[in-house]
Amino acid sequence: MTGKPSRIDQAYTALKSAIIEQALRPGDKLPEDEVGQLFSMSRTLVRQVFSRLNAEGLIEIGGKRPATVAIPSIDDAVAAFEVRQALEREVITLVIKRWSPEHKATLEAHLAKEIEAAKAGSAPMSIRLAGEFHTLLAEMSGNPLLSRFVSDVVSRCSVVLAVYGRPHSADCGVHEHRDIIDAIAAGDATRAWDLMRHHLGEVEARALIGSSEDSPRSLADMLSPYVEGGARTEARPAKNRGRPRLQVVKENR
Amino acid sequence: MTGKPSRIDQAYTALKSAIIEQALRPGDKLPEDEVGQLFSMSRTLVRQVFSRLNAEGLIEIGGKRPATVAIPSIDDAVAAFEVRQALEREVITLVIKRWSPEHKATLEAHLAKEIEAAKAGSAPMSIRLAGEFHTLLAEMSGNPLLSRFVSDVVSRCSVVLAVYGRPHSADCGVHEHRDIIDAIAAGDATRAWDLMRHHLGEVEARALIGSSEDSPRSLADMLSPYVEGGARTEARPAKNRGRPRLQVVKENR
DNA sequence: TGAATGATTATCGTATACAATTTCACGCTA
DNA sequence: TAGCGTGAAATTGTATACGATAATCATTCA
Repeated sequence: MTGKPSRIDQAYTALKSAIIEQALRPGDKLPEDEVGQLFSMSRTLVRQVFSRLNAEGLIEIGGKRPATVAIPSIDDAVAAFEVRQALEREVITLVIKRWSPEHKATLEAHLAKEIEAAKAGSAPMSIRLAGEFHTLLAEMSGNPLLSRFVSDVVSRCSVVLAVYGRPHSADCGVHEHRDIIDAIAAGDATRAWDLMRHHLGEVEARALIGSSEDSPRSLADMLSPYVEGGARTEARPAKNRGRPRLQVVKENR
Repeated sequence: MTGKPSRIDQAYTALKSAIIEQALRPGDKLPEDEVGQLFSMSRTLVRQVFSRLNAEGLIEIGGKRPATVAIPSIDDAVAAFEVRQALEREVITLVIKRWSPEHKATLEAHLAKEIEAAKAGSAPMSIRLAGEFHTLLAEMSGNPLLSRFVSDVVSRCSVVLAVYGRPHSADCGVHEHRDIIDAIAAGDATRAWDLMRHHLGEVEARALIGSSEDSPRSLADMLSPYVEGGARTEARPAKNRGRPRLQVVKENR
């Protein structure tokens, strides 16, 4: 449909996916030249990618130290869910207004994928699809700006869950998505709002202390599923081969 | 308060102000190296500035042609006001929740400035202050993300007015701002919502056909009030001196 | 042995260089 | 005179170079 995604778009999408699916964890370092070599591009382009990711709150840059996957504060978390609620309320209003059978079919198809992923027990896939349900709904609002904002805030919420959330339990949100679709299809805005509020409340409630200890892994390993054609580990200069280059830094702020 | 705004921040603020105050008009070209010389920075930095402005919908970049001040479509305009309404509704809810006398004082002071600017008949100042009223309110929500989104969408609406709006009539929104403050101070959320909806409806309604013909002006002239210490026209290479470098392009899309 | 310190490396911020593309004026032709 | 090649100038896209700063590590001294 859309002609050709630029290399920048590819790298952006890959990194965003990796962060949202928690292949990259909050605090992980992202050195510009290493990322550049992984995606076969110069630091100039990497910087543009980082700039976009930073604008969406997915990574933190600046301060002359390596970019890191964002570690949102509790306040950031609350703020994100607050805004999300306001935006998704508007989404529901607009989607009901322009509701059509195709919309229902699209959502049903997506829901089926969610159920399948839950059955298969694929946590990364489930996390991704759970977020995509909301962005999909937002696209149906017919308002591109609203869609962008929702996509932005959903990403932020994903990172929040990565920091504070419990491990994603498989079927947690699927039934709620089911009910939301039904309420929208019935044109019952009030009920859909309530369901959405409750749903987001549930998701937010999962933001409790979550501890996780990890052994350092190499950036190339973590990103390899996201780099087109697998990670270009061979392209890396030999001097760093085999040495773990990423340190998981957890700071409280 | 905040230490030192970087050169990038300065250029960003200057260009944003120039666009919002309509010193730069939709369709105006912004060549990277010319802007860079005006602000004494390299294209690398200019690009970062442009990237931010583009993300906020103030300019359009890409396509290997010079960046231009954005010309939002009618659909864009409707979308912006739709989102704005949803966001500002949430703002009012939150501001009422955390209302304090200092907030009232701050808003009153701002309102006084608006009235003064209206009296003085300074259109650029009035336009700017009218927008700032809403961003100021958003900051009082205590939600930085919401504040950012509001600031973003308010900027978009400003450009919409520049394209489709009639010339800014001086005291148009001031009284409405007055009423909104009062409703919030009284803790009457419903009334404040209604007033805000009506107010934004009024602003949106001003988006009618607006025609304007201009003689081309030089970019340096238009930006000189926004460049620190005045425009550096002397620093420009001689070969282009005196020739108008900017063309106002109005395209329908 | 542990901590302070200096050298070395890693990494980023900014400027510049070069290639690719578009724009635009000019002259040519029908 | 209108339309259309054509080539120079302008402008952006991308890569690279260089300096500055922070992190890291080895060494030395108490």
